[in-house]
Amino acid sequence: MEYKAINNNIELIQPDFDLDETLDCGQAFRWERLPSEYECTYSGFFLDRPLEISQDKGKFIFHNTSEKDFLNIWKDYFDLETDYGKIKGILSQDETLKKACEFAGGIRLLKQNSWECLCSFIISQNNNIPRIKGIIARLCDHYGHFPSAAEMAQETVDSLGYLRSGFRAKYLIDAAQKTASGEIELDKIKEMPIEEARKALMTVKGVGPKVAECVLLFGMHRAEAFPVDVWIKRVMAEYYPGGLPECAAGNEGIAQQYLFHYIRNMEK
DNA sequence: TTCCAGGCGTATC
DNA sequence: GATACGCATGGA
Repeated sequence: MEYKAINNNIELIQPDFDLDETLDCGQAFRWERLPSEYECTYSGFFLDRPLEISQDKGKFIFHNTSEKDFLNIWKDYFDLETDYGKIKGILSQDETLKKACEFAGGIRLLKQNSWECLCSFIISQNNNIPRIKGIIARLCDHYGHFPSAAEMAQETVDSLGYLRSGFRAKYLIDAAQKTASGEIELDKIKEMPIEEARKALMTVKGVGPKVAECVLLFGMHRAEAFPVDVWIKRVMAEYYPGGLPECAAGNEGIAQQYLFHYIRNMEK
């Protein structure tokens, strides 16, 4: 990881990283693409810390960011110390995965907050990405930040009406109540053996296999989690009827991200 | 108008 | 344990 502090910014040179692919691929929903003098600029949040970040000719600019925040927060959030080039090299032993890596090789797994991720993927079910973003934006506007489990546990289906989240509101409230009461402990689930962690997450109403897997992958950084949605079902049926190849072992979730992006854009 | 969107709960067999 | 169906909302 090669970076410099210049004026109030951090400038980073980082291979295997692309902002469009990483921030607009359906793993996080609070990043917004801005008009920019650079190749691209996004503004968004991790927890409630704002960031504006730009990409230009292989260089990344973290605007108005101290070296301390960069090292303590953003380095981890963007998973900057994981060697994705090495992972792609291993995955590329498989022909289809090789193509997917070449197509969307700038995706990195964001290390998101588990509670926010749980809410986000409850909202995602039977929904589309623009509407998921809208619901989360209304939620954050309402509170002025992403609400804690304790805050959301006070809500009712009626009080959440402004979200227009439909049948998902009751699931958010159940997740909040179980988290706030300690009935589920996200920090402990994060460390559990994966089968046990899946079961614990699925005790929340509205959390099935797909949402649980997304929370494990995007909110708990479990790279072996493998969310299967309609798109990945298509990939599996077409290329991997017998399951993922051996080279994906331990990195199933990263492979999933490359494959998801690849198949979606191939069929457009 | 009808269909669909990074699914899940419930009923039924 | 497998399969069918309804579900809130809004854009195409």
